[in-house]
Amino acid sequence: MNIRNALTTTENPAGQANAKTPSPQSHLKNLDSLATVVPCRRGQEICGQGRPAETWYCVLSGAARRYVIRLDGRRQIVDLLLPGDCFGFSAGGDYDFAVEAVTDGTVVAGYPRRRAEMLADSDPRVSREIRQAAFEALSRLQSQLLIVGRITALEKVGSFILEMAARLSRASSRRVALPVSRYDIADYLAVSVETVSRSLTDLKHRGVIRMSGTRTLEIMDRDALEDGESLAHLAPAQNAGRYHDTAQLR
Amino acid sequence: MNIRNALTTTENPAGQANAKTPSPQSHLKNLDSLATVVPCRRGQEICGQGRPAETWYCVLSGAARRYVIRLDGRRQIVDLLLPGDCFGFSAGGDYDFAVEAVTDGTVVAGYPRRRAEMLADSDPRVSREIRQAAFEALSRLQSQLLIVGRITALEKVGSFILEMAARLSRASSRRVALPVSRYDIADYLAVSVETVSRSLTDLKHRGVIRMSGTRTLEIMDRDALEDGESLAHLAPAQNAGRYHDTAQLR
DNA sequence: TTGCCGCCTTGATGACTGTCAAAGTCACAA
DNA sequence: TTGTGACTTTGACAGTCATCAAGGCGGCAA
Repeated sequence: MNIRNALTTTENPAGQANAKTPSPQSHLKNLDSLATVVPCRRGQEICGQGRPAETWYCVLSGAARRYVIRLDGRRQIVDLLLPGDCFGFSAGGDYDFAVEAVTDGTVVAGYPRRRAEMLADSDPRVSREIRQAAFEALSRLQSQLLIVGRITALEKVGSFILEMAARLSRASSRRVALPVSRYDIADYLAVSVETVSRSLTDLKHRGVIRMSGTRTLEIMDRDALEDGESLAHLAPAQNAGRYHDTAQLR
Repeated sequence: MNIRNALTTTENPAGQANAKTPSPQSHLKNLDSLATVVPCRRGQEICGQGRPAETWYCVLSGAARRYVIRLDGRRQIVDLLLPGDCFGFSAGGDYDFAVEAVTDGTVVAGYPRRRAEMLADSDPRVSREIRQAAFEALSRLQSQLLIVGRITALEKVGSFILEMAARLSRASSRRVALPVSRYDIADYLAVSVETVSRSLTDLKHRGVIRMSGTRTLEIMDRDALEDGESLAHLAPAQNAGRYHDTAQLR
């Protein structure tokens, strides 16, 4: 399969994720020559935790989840990968995470690290492209940290929806097709599935979102999702900023 | 001030962070020619959120915190920077975070991004060094996400201690000098200060750690901190892995 | 149609943690 | 010594969430 084709053919058998082809903004184009295109079935493992980090990847279509299994058996998803997102970067010699395809239509491009690095050495464009991809991964991770760091589950789910809305649709449409199950959302947000479900129900009852089926929703009140504070049942946080009296400066 | 001096002179007026000079493993050496060494006072801002991302930085000594202020006034620390750690990477044109020095002895090296990129274009060693620094930032962020994603505060605080122990001391000594206040820990873990304090007290009472002063502790029972499960008051999680029955695969 | 299997939702309950309040500790300066 | 300010700890209480337990829903195959 040609990599260009893989990109333009972006088409999602699961019928969920990216109907609109969120235009792989990253996709290491200057590395095309090294790319191996791999179509994946749902649940198929792409990277294994602990295995040597010999390949960098880029999602061409579909979706993938990067995750870690904790000692207690819990799974923590540490990145949701959509078309254009790169992964497989590791500071050490081995992957310290696993990655698997979420849906059947998922296609990724793999780039042998060694050869990619050599190419980067000789071609600044490649080098910059990889750097940019790493910076974007950094940015995604920071976003996730900010979401997971929120106080209530309602806020977490709310900001998750906004994040997905921003990443899935080029225009900020109100319609969002969640690419993942409640379980995945739960493990991404580090809360229980039940809580995710309840939060969604809650948002629905408040008229903040509207659902059509379990995976598609429409944002009715963006502001409510945005500040999160308006989602609080109670008072409007008169003590916000308390932490900083002493923490922020000095 | 010479950059080499800054590095070897690493000495901490606050007397906390890195008595043992955790050997800046990163530190963009091949970029020394561009470096501007900046000594900072505690609380001094190094990067401002929203300002153009024109400089990359590396901590030479002391410590810094990278953070974001939320709409509700809360602060979320999204990276703790110790000697050798680089920051200032941004996918967009502006910093989407702020960074400030934690202690008085903090010294950072600043590298003009534009010029650094040009140098990277012509020198693969520079390019690799920057890439490596970005990968390390990625790794730190993933670690933090895993810590923040834990269930109980006791586990969060426990793994925070382990993380600090690993990053502060070259050998895995049992002695840890926390470089930051309880407030900083709280904002790093996304819990309240009170909870951090209580967790620490709890760990102390259980004999897992021993404290000398408020900022220095000794790890007495590493295993207890490690699995975190043994910290649970109750049953040994017979239902661990529940999520994955359906979530992990298919 | 029936049954099965993922996945999603809802209830009940207790534990955990954020919040509010207040007091304790420490370093430093007057 | 006394005072101040930053930081830390402890207590009380209510709200949120993980957990345990059932059902519900929808697609697919027999």
